[in-house]
Amino acid sequence: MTEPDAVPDLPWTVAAFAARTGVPATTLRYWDDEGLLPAHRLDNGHRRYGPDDLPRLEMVRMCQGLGCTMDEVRLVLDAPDPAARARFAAEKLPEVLGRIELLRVAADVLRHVAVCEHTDAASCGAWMRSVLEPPGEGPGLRAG
Amino acid sequence: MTEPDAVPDLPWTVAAFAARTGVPATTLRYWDDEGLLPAHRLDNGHRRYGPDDLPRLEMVRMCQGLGCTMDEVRLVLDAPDPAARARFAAEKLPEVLGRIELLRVAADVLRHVAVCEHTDAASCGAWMRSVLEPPGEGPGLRAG
DNA sequence: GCACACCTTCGAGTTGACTCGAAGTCAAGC
DNA sequence: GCTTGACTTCGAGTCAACTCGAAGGTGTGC
Repeated sequence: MTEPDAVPDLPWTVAAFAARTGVPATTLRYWDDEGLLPAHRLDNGHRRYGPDDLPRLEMVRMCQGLGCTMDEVRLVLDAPDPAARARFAAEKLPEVLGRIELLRVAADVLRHVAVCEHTDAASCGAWMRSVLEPPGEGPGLRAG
Repeated sequence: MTEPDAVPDLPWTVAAFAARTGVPATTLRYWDDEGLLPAHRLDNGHRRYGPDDLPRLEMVRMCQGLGCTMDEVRLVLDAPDPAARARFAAEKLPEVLGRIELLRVAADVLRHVAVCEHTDAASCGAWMRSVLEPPGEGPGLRAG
């Protein structure tokens, strides 16, 4: 591919950008349609991407990693007023910190499961305990 | 609700268990059908749950929090041979540790976004940098 | 000037995880 | 015996986020 019709700051077609980023071209088109990662357009309507689009793509990926919906990603990246975005971020932060805590418990469980000899999970007190009573918190279950 | 027809170790109907755990009754039925959280059955076919089902439910929730598919949850909880489960856990662990790292970066970004005055994300170097170059790792983007 | 690769849009299909509705069963209370 | 309400199954519907296919436009090489 000789990158036909190269525009100075927009060197990549959708296929080239897909190859470069690992995001399928179909998905890039979808993200463009949904406003998640708007493409630049040539006169003929073809999409073009440039280096400036890379950080935004990485932000989209990160937000998805946070479990954000596409609406939330748009809110973070394009909130018309910064206050709304800041509010969203402030609300999301404790959730993310909670997720980190959950993942730490999960990592402990996985470390044990990787060496556990029990045939069924329920019979192994070691990993049940870590699930039910994460350190530094109350019991994992709402008591009835 | 007087918990009709109470069985010694299986005090809860699907509705009672739903109320107790916060998982909708429809979802409990679905999890039963899919083998994620098998219910005990009375002679009349009605589902019943007991205290022993709580840890497993909590495990299911945790696995879902890890982003596991239902197949993976089943694998963790019911792998016929412990070796397969241990292998899965060993493979999953680095992924979970990576997710923790990602979330830590995300938390930093959120902390900044919560106080950032920039109208659009791309113009704010502070949070772009943290996304693109998480500390202690290479650049967030695959270089072309 | 035509093949061919790549692009476009649009609508429909897929996947995973639910969620709902209909039709029927079961048991307690009057 | 009949109502009432909670239960059953089964099939279909929903939702987000893609993913695919068809029909047609564009542009470069021979």
